Amino acid sequence: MIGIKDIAKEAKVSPATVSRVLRNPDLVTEDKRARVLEVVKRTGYTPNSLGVSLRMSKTYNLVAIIPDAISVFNYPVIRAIESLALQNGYSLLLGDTQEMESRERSFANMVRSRQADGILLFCSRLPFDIDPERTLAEQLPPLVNACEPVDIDGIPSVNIDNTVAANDAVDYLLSLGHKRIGVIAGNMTSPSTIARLDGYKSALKNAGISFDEQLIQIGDYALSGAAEATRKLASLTNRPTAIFAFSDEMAMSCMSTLHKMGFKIPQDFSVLGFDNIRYAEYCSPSLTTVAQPMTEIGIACMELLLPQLNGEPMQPIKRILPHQLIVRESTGLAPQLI
Amino acid sequence: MIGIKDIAKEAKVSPATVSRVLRNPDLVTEDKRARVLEVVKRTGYTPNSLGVSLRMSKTYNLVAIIPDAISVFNYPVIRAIESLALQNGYSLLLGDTQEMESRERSFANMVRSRQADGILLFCSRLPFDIDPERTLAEQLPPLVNACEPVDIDGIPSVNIDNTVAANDAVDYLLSLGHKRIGVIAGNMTSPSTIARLDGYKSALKNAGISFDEQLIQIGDYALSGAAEATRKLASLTNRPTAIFAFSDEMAMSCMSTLHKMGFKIPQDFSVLGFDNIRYAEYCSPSLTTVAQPMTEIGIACMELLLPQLNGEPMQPIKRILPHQLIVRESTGLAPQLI
DNA sequence: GTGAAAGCGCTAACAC
DNA sequence: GTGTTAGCGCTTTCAC
Repeated sequence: MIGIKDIAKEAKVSPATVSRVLRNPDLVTEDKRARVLEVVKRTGYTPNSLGVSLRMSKTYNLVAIIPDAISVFNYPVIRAIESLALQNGYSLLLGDTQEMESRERSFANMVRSRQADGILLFCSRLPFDIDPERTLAEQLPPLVNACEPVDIDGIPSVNIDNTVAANDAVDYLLSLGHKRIGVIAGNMTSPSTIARLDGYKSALKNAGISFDEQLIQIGDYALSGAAEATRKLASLTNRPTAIFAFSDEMAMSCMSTLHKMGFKIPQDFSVLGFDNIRYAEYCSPSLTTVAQPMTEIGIACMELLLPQLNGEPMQPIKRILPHQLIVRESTGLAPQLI
Repeated sequence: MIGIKDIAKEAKVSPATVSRVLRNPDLVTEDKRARVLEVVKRTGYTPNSLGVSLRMSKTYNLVAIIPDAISVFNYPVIRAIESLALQNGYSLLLGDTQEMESRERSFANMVRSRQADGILLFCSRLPFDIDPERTLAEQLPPLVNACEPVDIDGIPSVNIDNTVAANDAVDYLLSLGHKRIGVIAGNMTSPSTIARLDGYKSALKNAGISFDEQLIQIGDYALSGAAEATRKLASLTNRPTAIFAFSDEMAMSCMSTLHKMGFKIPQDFSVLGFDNIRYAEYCSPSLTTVAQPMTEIGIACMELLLPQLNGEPMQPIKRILPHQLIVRESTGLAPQLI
């Protein structure tokens, strides 16, 4: 493998000069710079980033820790993050944890083992042991939490207000005349699920409708789980006229299951999702859903992370971004009003 | 940041001994080993991987170069690769190229700049300039090409036979009595699209049906492109009775568009996809599709890559894995036979 | 069995 | 403006 010394020898300068040509060209005289550049180009030399990183004690790598790395939901967020990372000279590594805490920690450990400089956290667990005696800022590496709120305060984070968002969604269903509204929840350990459930309950309360435990089913953010949950809801003796699924994927699975059971959407059931993934527009009927501002979330993440990467201490900033209800064809008036 | 010297001092041994305890514990006497281990545990020391990599000139990182990193299609392949990588001590980095050649090359360059040891290539371009005078093996880093066949021979690769797969799919539609079969193709520069189109043509030819250019529409692997293509196909005066989309995503978009136009599936149109993504089972109607053996593809990739990582020269091995036609509800007898 | 020392490739402080 | 030198953190000969 060709190194800086080879270039130096070939261009008849010192390694230091080669380094300068590549990093601070202004410090070098025209002729030497040209000579070095010529050799670099001819040989295709690329600095060994291990040497650079070791010397600079900076890797210019970031790691995104994601429960389900390659999910449709995260894609636009990740894309925005990566684009900004690149602009600032960082590369983004994706760490798929498959929901395993051990994997969350092993990716988080990349910072400690100097393979990455900072972390974007999409899980609800903080993959570090924290010492309550000391401040978070001194214990944690550059870090930002997004989408799935972490259960510890003081971590910089970017989210929508899941409670208000769910409240809005349910309000909309209520406005269509629905009185019994089923829920296909995610998994009950997830803070966003809990927040959305709170929003659901508060909307019902405001409307003077009593809460019915039977109408809450766990779909676990899985296609199969949502199908099962749908069957249960649709089989209730006093069945709901609307179903609010806590993800678009689950909503799609719900619609498909209802179709198979012979129901029409939105005539028999209104279905409302969450996330506004790109399929939402292309399923049939197209899906009414709560949109999260993915790109903005990604941008905000980097806005909170970059200062930390530049050495500023972690700030307990919570950025709440606006959600939006996107009304499409999967929701309609309650059957009794048609 | 705590280093090997700190551990050494604390445990009253030399850095060399600490290193031995961590890598070749057998070379160290019981008592020193215990002492070192205790300190390591207490301090939470993790070796700086930059130092290790620099010294060993090996990073234990692999990079997967993917046109659309976070697509539903690639997920199971990536997951299998990552799992095997991990078992062999490697980490997998995902590089999303967003179809840009410059990004393909910049990720490929991670090997040259010693940020990664090998490449898994999911694009159809080889992101290296090759010198025809010399062998591929001496010019290329450890590398394997998958899913989207690269246009240069001699690269180890893993694929299904796209031509035969498309042929089988069309044969199945023909067996249902369809005589006019529309195609929503990917993008025409992609080798897999071309191969699938070949399969389509050969199946028609064998059935004695003449090829009609009008029935081929480009969907470009995009949801919107597929919707547009569907509208064109369904508006033809002599319209097809079946549509073969070259990806499940496009097939889903196609079905949704047909629904919106008032058509029934499979009564008016049969729709057949490609990939067998997890939604295929959950859309309505559930989607008939060509399954690629994702996990097996991932495994085969690592089987071809690991020997190269261990220093063996690149072999021009082409692994062709079996595809499978999965019949579900979106295909049925041609309308004239119902 | 263990420690001292060299060196992986690079950059930056320092001297000239 | 440029070269010399030290050192980032680690592993591995080479002596002992």
